[in-house]
Amino acid sequence: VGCMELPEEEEEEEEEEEADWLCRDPGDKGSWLVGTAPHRVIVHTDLDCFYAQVEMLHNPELRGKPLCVQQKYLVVTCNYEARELGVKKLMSVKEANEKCPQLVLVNGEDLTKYREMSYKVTALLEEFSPLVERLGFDENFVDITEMVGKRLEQLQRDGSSKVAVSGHVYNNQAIDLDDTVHVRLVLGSQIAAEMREAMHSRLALTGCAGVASNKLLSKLVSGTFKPNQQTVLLPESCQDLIGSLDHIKKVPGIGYKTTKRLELLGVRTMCELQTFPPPLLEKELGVSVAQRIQKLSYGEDDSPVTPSGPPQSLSDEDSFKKCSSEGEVKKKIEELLANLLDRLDKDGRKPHTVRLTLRQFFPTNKWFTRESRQCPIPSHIIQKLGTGNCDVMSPLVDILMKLFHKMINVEMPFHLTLLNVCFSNLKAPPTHTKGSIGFYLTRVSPSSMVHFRGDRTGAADVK
DNA sequence: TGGGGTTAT
DNA sequence: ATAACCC
Repeated sequence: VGCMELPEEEEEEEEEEEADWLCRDPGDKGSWLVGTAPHRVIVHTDLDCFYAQVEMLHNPELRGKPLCVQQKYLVVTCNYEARELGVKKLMSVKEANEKCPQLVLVNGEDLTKYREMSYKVTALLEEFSPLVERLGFDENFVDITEMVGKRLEQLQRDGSSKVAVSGHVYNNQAIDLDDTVHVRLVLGSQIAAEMREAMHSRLALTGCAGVASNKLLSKLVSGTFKPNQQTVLLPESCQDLIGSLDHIKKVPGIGYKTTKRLELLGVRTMCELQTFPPPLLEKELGVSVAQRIQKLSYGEDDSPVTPSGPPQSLSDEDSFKKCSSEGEVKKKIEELLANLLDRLDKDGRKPHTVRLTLRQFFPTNKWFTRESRQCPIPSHIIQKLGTGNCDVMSPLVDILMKLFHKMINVEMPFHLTLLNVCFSNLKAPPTHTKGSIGFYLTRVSPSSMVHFRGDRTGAADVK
């Protein structure tokens, strides 16, 4: 930790220095950005059956009853009472109802409540560290390396050697308090407990947490004790955790396609992936994927916790059995759009790109294949996006119908099963008051850039 | 099988 | 614009 020493007198002015540690002059050789990387401490948090929890908060009558959240004909999640009766995630509603007729079903097709609660969770975690990365609506990674470093220093100043782990230790491994890596992770477990306590007391949510030295391991370990518990992984048990995975598809980052290709190579287990000849793997999957997943198979993951910030895109979609006329399409698009314009108002930013995505039904089975067309939004429409949503509805519908016609020849029969409208390339609205500081800051200030990726989409059409 | 999201090519 | 990945 020699690279992490802080200025001696940072105690007094708590205000500004939060983000400072990441924003030091890159020429400062004492900054850990350019020094030896410290042993990272990463927390992964994972809410218990998130949609079901939100529904129970919304309607406390549901507590204690077996509850499923339904989207179309699917149970997308269910509480533990339902799981005890044999209901599983992603089971069909029909099968779930056969298993237990007393099941309570709530419709979860409108994600508004879940999305709002999800961002409250992320915001709460951001109070601990600005480095919070969202994964879906119910998971977050938090890099707490710096906070752990501060607590470790405090501990050393106190001359105290008494620290107790919070929650489970993976494998029940013994803790060595003379090992500073162990002490860091133990401090991490305490912080994870504080996070879970804050989520419970302030948001009334329960969930799991995993603490480890990288994202992969923190995520894998967070699931080892399941509802509402937490686990820390010490380095010596890393291979046991990795070895406990019975199939490569359990590794986050190895998805459906890669799994299939690896199976054709005869690779199914972690051990087989670890020992597979790298040149052959690279030939099959490309250098980038091959090297990344082979490192994952050893439990190595140097990917940073990238702060998510506000979303990069806002989309709304609906699936259905059949949509086969232009009139129906227009009606669906209008619905999706009205919803999105509402969300855009609350977001405050302006989209510069729209996209229409659709899924066609092909009788020849045909698995999920979607196609999309996108285009820039004309600037005169962008400007009107603020409040008078009626003014922008019809021009946007016109644009979306044009995109639709680029994919579908309406002279021919067609059969759609999904429509999605997506706004992306979101930019902060212009701050045109020439005297205000906003005028000078329409582009993010350099120091914020260091860890806030606000400008990544700008390059393409900034000119 | 849903209704979202992200990044890489 | 698509394809892969995540939930």
